[in-house]
Parts: sequence; structure tokens; C-alpha cells
Amino acid sequence: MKKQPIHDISKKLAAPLNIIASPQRIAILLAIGKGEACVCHLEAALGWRQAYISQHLMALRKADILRDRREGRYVYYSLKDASLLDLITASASLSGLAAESVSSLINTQTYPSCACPHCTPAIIPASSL
Amino acid sequence: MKKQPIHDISKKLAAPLNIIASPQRIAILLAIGKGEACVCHLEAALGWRQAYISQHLMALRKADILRDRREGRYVYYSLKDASLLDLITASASLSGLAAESVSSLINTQTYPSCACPHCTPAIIPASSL
DNA sequence: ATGTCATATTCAATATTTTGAATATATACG
DNA sequence: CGTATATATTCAAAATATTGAATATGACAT
Repeated sequence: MKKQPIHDISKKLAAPLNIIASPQRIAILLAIGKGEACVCHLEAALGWRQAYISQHLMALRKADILRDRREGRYVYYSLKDASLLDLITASASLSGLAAESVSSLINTQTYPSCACPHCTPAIIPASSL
Repeated sequence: MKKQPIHDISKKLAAPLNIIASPQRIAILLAIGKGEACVCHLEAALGWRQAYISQHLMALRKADILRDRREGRYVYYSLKDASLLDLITASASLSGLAAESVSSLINTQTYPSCACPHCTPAIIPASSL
């Protein structure tokens, strides 16, 4: 086990941090949170164009931060390591933010408000069942 | 206490992270570590030109990450919040690094090997005292 | 096979960051 | 005062990242 020089280590440390340290990608990470989200979820939650979101997802995937799972036409993204959320929460103090104001934005499950037909299927009246 | 939208929060979160997420600045932060360092320390420890180091220090100062203390011609830098080192250490796993390989690079005091006259003053033989 | 929907990729334009070179400032010393 | 040393700043060139627009792929339904 050889010790690596400081420049090598800090270069390796910086690479994934650099991918994370973008307003757009942090928003995506919070919106995925502890749950799973398909791109349409993120479109609804963040209000951005699909291709734009996909580009950032690609960067996060390349940095090995996200897991993707395809289910039919949908691709569900989730964090490979949920402790990343702790890291982001911990970094709140650097920005003069209360940890609470960050943690409260972390998604826990699915988006009830997602407008895509998959996520909010037409409700079938109980009387018709 | 009003709740801020996700885009505002993630923008604030990203700003300091972005300053930190650079190989050069992480190296500087590790080299300062829990101790204090003047620019000449960093020159000796990292092997870079003075002006180059100063530029990165300026960025870190602007992001409110460093404290600076002038003592005569020397300016000593230290981390405003030492828990930043924990954050960096914690991020090691994102890079596939062992936390140990990072924490072992964190400076604890002064640089015995610093070549500047202030840091390694000529040793005065005890017989002359 | 064709069409449609969800998502991914490519490409080019623009914006931002990084770096090197030169120079400025601030302090100490004689 | 001038000179030397430690550090800071400015500016421009080069490198990199971000973004928008267009298009491609992959899955499902008809």
C-alpha cells in the first residue's frame, strides 16, 4: 500500500465534487433524494426541458453518482450512495444555511404532483370497478 | 421563516462547494489543515509559484472559507471551520479512496521542511547563548 | 411497419474558469 | 529615504463548462 502524493489525492477528490457542485445538479440530487425519479418527475419538479435534465443526469452517471434502472420506456434514477445527501446537508453551513432548510428539500419517495401520465394516471372511479 | 425554493437553496449550496472542488484548492486546504500556513509554507509544500497560490487563496477567502492573520510581512492562513476537513474526508468515498489516504495528508501544525527563512531559521548553537 | 412517447446524445455557441506573466502593495530593515 | 522580502492584484490567453437546438435511440401500441 503506497502513499499517494497530495496532488494525486486532491485531483481524485476534486473530480466528483466538481460534478456535484453545480446548482442544477444539486437540485437534481435533492429531487431524487432517498427515492427514485424518472426524468419526467424531474421535469415536473424542476421545470426544465427534458434534454437539459438528461445532460446533467449523464454527467452524474459518468461520475458514478447515480444508478439508473430502466422499466419500459421510463428510466428511474436513484443515488448510488445515499450518504451523499448527508454530505450536501453538511455543506449547508458553508453557505450560511441551516441544515434543516436543505434536508427539508430532500425527496423521500415519489412525486405526487408529477404531471406525466405515468405518475398521475387518471383516477378510476371506485364505482366503475 | 419562509421556505426557500429548491433552486435558490441549491444555488447557495453550490457556490462554496464549487470553490472547494478544485484539485489545487483541495491541496491547499489539506496543506493548511488543522494548523496555520503562510504562503511560503504552501510554496514549499506544494511546489507552486507564489502568485498562483495567492490567486487560489483569494478565491477561498472570497468564499469565506479561510481566515487570514497578518504578522509582519507574513500572512498566516487557517480554515475558518475545521469541519470542512471532515467534509473533504467524507467525500473520499465518492472518489473510491479510503478516508485514511486523505486524512493522513491533513497538516496538523507547521511545516518542518519549509525552506523559507522564517520557517527554518538558522539554528543558533547552544554554546553561543 | 409506423407512430408516439420517454429518454439520450451530439454539436455548436456562449459563458466561465484557470493559468501565466507582469506588476502592485505592504512591511521590515538599514 | 531606498531596498529587499512576502504577499496581492490585474490582465489577457487558453482551457473548460454550460446551455440551447436539433436529432437519435429504445420501448411500446396500433
